[in-house]
Amino acid sequence: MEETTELGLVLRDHGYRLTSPRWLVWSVLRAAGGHLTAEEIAARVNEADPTVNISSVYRSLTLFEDLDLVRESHLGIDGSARWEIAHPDDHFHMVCRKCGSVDHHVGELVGQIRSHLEEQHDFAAENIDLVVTGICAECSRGA
Amino acid sequence: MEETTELGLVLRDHGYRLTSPRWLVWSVLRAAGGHLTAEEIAARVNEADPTVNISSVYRSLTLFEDLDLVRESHLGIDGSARWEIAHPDDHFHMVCRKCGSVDHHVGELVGQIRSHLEEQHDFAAENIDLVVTGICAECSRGA
DNA sequence: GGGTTATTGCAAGCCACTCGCAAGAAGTAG
DNA sequence: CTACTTCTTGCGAGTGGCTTGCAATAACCC
Repeated sequence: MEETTELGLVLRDHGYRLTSPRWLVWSVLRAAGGHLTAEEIAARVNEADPTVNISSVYRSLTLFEDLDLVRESHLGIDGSARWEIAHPDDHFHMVCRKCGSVDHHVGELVGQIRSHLEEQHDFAAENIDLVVTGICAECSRGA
Repeated sequence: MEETTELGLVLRDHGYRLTSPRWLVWSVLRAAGGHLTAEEIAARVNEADPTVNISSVYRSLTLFEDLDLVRESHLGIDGSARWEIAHPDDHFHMVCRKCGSVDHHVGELVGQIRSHLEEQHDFAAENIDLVVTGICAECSRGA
């Protein structure tokens, strides 16, 4: 788990400290590999250390976002935000209305959108948040 | 403003009543032509009738959404939701990080995404929520 | 106009999230 | 290893957006 060390370095580089709540939040996100709510993160963090308060989870997430380590997205399922490790690759979310699953897909699509925006709309896109709601292949097969 | 009559018909058709709060919310949305927060809607509604409560605004919006008359979107600027008349056409939002403006653009792009998803991912997209954050042409010109 | 029932205003409540503060720990200097 | 500085934390209270229960009100149908 060398990424943990990397976390320490990034934090140190920016004058922040590597603390156990931060480390726990980070490893939970790494282990999950995608889109958790703050509440879910807090729950998993608390399995390892019940003394960690949810406000520290929120603070860690905000800090990580500032450092571009994680990304927040509103997946429209409910009001609450969801978090994931910031992939360098562009990707988008597919939310199934039936089973509620959230896939994130990496592919050329987001890149295509980006160039389209630049060329046709003169808009320098920094962040492309594509959330698609519908019925996933699994469910449409009549699961 | 014949759309107002249409509103009455749609409501009646589904067993709902055309009331003055509903009518006001609807006309505010029509006049604005895009992406208002509930608070903004309430403020404008209250210019016409100060007795209308914000909870009625919320109830109207939820009802309209059920009837596919309006659409809610989380534009990521802040936590709060924004509302607009439901256009039949596909469109997407461009949020400028600098000046905060929110444009909604109609075009082939969303349609292209839709077919891409269908063909390449076997995903029947019902709702495509594309929110692009970046710097708009205006601001990048150095306004 | 009268009756039925959807709808409203109000106020309280809820939920996700933030903040102030004093106690506690990370990293630093000695 | 100890002392010290300052960043962090846990806690509890607070905020903001939104929802809900309820009695009063007002649409619509006749």
